Amino acid sequence: MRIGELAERAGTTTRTLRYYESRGLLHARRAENGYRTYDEGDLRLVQQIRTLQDFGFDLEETRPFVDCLRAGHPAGDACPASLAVYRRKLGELDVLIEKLRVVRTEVGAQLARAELEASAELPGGPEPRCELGG
Amino acid sequence: MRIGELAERAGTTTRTLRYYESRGLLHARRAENGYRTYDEGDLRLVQQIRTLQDFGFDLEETRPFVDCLRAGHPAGDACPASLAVYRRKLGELDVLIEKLRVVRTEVGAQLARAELEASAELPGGPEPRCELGG
DNA sequence: CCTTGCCTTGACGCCGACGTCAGGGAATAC
DNA sequence: GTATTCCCTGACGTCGGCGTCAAGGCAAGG
Repeated sequence: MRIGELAERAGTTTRTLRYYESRGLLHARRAENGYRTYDEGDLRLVQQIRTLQDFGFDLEETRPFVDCLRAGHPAGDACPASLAVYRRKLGELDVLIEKLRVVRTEVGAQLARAELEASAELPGGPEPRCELGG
Repeated sequence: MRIGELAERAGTTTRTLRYYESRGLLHARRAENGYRTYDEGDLRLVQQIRTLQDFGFDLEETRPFVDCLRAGHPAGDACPASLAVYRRKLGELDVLIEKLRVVRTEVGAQLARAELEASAELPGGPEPRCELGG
């Protein structure tokens, strides 16, 4: 199949596939007229990349999975290097999620405090005056 | 104080302060020689921006807080517009955290499955052969 | 022959928050 | 005078993952 069909079947664009090729993730055979030619294996490869991208993996992190598929393994995560990426990603996710949870707590606390102070001033407290001349 | 001192006291760089000014978040008076001049209020303002940035707010989201401070309020979150940003951010954080939790679960499941399959093949199963000619 | 639709390469644009360099002025110490 | 250390403006570079446009080649239908 040609690049347009591969893009459509993989749910992406030709630009993206050429970009993958420029990054060395996808290798295309060429027809006599210079057109890129792909097979079903390439489709699975692109689908693997897309799945990982949806998980938040960046392109470099998908490389071990791609190499694994091209080595003939039926799944991209059948190789140790891929498992290592999984594990590293899990660690990063845990750190990130925990960090966001802390931020969420802090922002929530700030909101609660600010709402309290606002309600305490409205009922008749001293109104905040503009101190800086305009 | 001049820009270098403000940068140091705020824990940032002069480039960053000039960038804030270019975005309209920071307004500097000018000395006779053209140097930017700041006061303690500007320091609090920059500190407010930095705090929010640490929370993951982008610059535009800090604008209501900055405006609030410049309006004379003792805190950047003493204005309704700031509270609205807090609330919107909380919602975004909840969505993002949940999304990451789902991803974490899925990646964890993929890892577990891949590890299982790997251990099932090692003890003597059929070795995966390279199907694609190299 | 002409149009349409696919394909090719090359190259600039985008976003956010700055980093970094170029080229020069200003204030202070010696 | 000169060396140092601030300061100024302007402008290009960075990172990732493409989008988008330019200019043209190739194949099929009418």
